[in-house]
Amino acid sequence: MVLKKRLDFGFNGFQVPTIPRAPRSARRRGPQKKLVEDGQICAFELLASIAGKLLQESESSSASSHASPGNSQPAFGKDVKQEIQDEHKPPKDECLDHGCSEESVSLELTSKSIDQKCTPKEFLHAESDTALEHASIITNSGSSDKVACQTKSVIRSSKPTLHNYSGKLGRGSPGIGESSYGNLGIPKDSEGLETGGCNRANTCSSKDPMELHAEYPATVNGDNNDKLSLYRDLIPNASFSRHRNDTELGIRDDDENFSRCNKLSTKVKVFRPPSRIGDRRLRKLLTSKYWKVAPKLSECDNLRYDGGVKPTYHKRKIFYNRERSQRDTLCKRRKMVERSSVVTSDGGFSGESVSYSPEKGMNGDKSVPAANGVSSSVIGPQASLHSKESHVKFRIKSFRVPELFIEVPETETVGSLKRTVMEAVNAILNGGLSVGVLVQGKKVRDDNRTLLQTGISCKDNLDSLGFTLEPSPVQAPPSLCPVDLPPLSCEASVPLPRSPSTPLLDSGISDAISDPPPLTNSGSLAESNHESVSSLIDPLTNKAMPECQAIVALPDVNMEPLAAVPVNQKSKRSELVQRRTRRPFSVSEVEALVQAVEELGTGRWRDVKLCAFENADHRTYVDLKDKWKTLVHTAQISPQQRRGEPVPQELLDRVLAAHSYWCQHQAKQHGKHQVCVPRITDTSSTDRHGAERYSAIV
DNA sequence: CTTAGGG
DNA sequence: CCCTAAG
Repeated sequence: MVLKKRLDFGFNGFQVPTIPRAPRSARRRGPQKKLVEDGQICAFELLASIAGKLLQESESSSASSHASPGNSQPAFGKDVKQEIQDEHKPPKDECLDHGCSEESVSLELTSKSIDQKCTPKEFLHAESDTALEHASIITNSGSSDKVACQTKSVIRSSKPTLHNYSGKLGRGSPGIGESSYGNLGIPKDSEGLETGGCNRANTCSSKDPMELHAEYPATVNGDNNDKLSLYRDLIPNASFSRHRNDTELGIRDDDENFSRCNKLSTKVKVFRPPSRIGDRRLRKLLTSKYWKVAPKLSECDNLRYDGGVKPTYHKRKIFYNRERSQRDTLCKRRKMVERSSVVTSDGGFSGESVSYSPEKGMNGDKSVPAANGVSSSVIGPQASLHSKESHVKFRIKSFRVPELFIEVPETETVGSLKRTVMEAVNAILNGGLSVGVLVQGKKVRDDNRTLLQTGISCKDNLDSLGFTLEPSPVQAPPSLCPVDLPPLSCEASVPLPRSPSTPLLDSGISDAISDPPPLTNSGSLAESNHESVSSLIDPLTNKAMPECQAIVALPDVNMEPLAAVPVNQKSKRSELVQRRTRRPFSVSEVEALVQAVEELGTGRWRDVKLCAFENADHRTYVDLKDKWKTLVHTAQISPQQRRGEPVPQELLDRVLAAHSYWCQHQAKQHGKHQVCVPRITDTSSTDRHGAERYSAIV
């Protein structure tokens, strides 16, 4: 129920990633979402204070139904504040760089209460007994009843967290942590818990997991619901998950590898039933709660395991869906991206998939099937500790390498191409990447803000949570052009051979990557700089969360008010979904398109797609339609005005012929069989082949 | 989901 | 290419 409102804290000022984003002018895609930006608000204090208030309010409001305010709210507020400060102290940068952040990131926000149904007592009981289980169970509904309990638990967990944090950082001001606890009135036992659970032990343990993750980016969660995963500690699990993950990764990693995708298509399909719409939706609403990575994953997993499920899609619709889905999978970005996630940033890379473990609404049943419990691996005993607190668990399966535009002479050798690509990749990786966090598609900049404040809570936002890798501002690899922009440049020198271009590029990249450096697309990017990134996520869950920021689980909502402050929702929503990579039509494609249109006419793009581009997953019928549109336009302008790879005049003539013909005929009406002979009327000059064809056809 | 158009 | 309004 909780609606997210905008969490805009800061201002617009977030810096756009170095990579120049596509022109498209900031699409207004974003309108729907409000940006979350952070500004750097110096006045934490202010925030804190406000936060406190907000929290309270939100809580009450968030309670969807009613407000059961009061309670310990105040405490929360304080807590938050303190936390903020804590976080603050340590420069975020450091954290990221060193990887501290990673740990911290993986907060387990177990949310608030197990569920409303549960009585506090039960809850506690459960906690002790089934701590493990609890982890999985997260409920948003902040039931007022439980508040007390929750709070308590929260506190405990938090404490450890704090300790860790401070410990690591060394800066944490002890005082703060304590005070917070004090406020909360944490029981002593908490200490025991904390110690045991989170701190050191956790840290250590966490590392392992991290490593694992690094290797197997995909990680974990597969189980989702079942939650075997609860026992995260169990190694077996880990391995298990990895397995899956790997597979997944393969699939989803590249947008570019269509071929691969195709092969996998069956699986893929399964994965994303939603089809295009889904796609779009995703993009649009990364945020929307609908978008749950976890579920998808789970789905996938299930399917796979089941093995049996082979989707046979006969209907064309499905067909498309499949296509879409593939695309989605691939892109993500984009995304996902998507993302997912979602998620994409201008800057560029989107964390491929993020899984969140938090389950909302589950009432204690972990068994719940599809639910969301993606992050199986996540929880563990520790969870028990934290149970009440809200920890946000998420796992980043992999990061995609940012899109690169590479321009090289055709005469370039493959080897040099590889090198170039490699350099580009290395430059990016080594140049310093920073991790960006996207919430609802909006980049969240304020590093000091707590997750909660940012709106990342177990409750809702996880759906829309995304991570991105952004190039650090400094470097700009020479050869590469980041993302879209410069395609224009290509004009001058013939860039990539058209047909092969794409493939070439792809292959090149992969090679390059695999080649020299350890880097691998498969999410393993982690190494070098990224490790931190990758580690970020998953591991934490596993062990103790090193830095759990104990935040009271408040509904995201709470934060919103804060957000309200400065920014206009209009700001550039920049990130969100990444635009698809530009893939200029090759002459052969144009030819195929022309051919198809000549036969089918305009207005039947889906059929055109099917007939001529069935295997080109990256060409949607909309793309074809658009291409036709541009072809017509191109044909009508002087050659000098044309840009890009020149299209043979002959084809253009056919385009005009077909265009005029079908326009007159309004061909679309019925399907295929239109017999009329085509006399291409106008386009006098154009006739030539066109006419012939028409007659021939049908 | 498809089309058709505008951006 | 993206986004949307309309079927």
